[in-house]
Amino acid sequence: MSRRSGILEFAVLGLLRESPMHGYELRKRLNTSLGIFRAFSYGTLYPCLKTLVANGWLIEEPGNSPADLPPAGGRAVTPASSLAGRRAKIVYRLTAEGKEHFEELLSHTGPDSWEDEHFAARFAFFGQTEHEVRMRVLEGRRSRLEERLEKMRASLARTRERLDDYTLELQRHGMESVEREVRWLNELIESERSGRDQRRSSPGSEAPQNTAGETDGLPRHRGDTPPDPSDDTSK
Amino acid sequence: MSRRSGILEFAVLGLLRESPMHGYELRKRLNTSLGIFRAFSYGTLYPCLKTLVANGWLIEEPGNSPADLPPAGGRAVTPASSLAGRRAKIVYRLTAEGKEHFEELLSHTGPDSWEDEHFAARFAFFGQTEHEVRMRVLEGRRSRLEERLEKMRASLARTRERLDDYTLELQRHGMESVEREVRWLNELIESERSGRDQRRSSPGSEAPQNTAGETDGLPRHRGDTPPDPSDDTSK
DNA sequence: GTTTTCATGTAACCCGTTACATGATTCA
DNA sequence: TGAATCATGTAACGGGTTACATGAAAAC
Repeated sequence: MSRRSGILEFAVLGLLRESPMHGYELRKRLNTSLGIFRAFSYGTLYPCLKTLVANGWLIEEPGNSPADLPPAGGRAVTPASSLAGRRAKIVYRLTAEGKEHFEELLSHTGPDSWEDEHFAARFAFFGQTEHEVRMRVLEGRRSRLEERLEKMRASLARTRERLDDYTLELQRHGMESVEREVRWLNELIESERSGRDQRRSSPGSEAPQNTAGETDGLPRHRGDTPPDPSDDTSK
Repeated sequence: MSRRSGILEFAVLGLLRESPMHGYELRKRLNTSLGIFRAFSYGTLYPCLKTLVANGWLIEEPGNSPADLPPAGGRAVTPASSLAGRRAKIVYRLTAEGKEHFEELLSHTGPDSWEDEHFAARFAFFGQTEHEVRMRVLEGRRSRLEERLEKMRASLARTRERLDDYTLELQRHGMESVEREVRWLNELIESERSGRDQRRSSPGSEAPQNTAGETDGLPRHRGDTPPDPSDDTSK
């Protein structure tokens, strides 16, 4: 019922669709796995999870060790699950209704879907999205950006000369960034057009994860980073 | 006293430093003139102006017609200005204290200054900023981005193969964007290094506006948009 | 056995938007 | 004289963060 922000809700449902997780891990995935996603804080995530549960889209299950998603064949560890009264880690799992709701969100598009963060979120789950919807989103995004470019060009033309060199440079760089994204979208749209018919025409198929690996129509930039010896220099 | 968000406060002071304005116009400038600035709503702007006044950084003056910053020679229309008790447009002007406060903000740098929006705001006022500070900000921003790149690379290396093609593509594009900004910063820093000594070594000089026109060390990309026949295809 | 890291939660606050209310000025 | 735009405001809400409180598991 309560219409929690969309973006977080959407991402959570999407991630949980792939596999059940507890909040802590969910948050990490939110920050890294997905492309652009800003770091949501626990103060946002946990309450959100609660309302999703309240809506019947998730259920909380007792989970024990972090990496306890049975590695195939391995029966869910549920160690006697005798931890009756004890508070343990909570693993969130998508319910049938949750899944259904997510499908709905996936297929629905509106002006919101073209906005920066919203778009990134949508794109991140394109793997589960139907071809038609992908097209709508990509094209919507593109025209959104083109509008923006118009405004920038106009404002630039209007104010040129009266402006500081730095301000000008900032605007120039901003415009170029947008132009670059438009080109990116063009490529995507193009390859979406040719490589059509991929995955998910009808929203009933299972097996969400291993859709990767297939050759689909994506632009194919060099998908491998050059050697790059430097690794976990990060904390 | 109240530490209103920084960014809006900063931008307002900066814009008003160039010339007095009323709120309505201020907002437009915020949206367009500055590079990246998101559109603040009146609901944000006016209250903010109020507190800036309360802090003694601005004063409200009665202003009459919008374009009434007497264009030299042209008498301000001030139609009889008999509007004694009547509520008229309010023009905000920077006080001496306000100016001082802004200088202070300009010269202060902290981890905040490297964040996306904050950085854009700082950059937009580089024209009034001392060389040293500009360097700090540019370099701070750069290392901020490099950190981010590290994390992205790490996460990419960690999760590759387990990921959807689309998710991967999103990450790739995200990383490229960041890399691109780093290159931009490199250019800026470079030209900042060579073309040093420009404007504002001592914070007392007046004449804020017509600093433009001078040739400073900026990279000089083609400042004019290429022909580009396709124009207002939007709308 | 103590420190780290994992893990869950909550209350107070902050920044900003939306939607609304109001009025003055411009222009057809 | 009526519509559009300029111009100023405010109350209600929304979505998110920070800082805090708590505790279990792992690492040393």
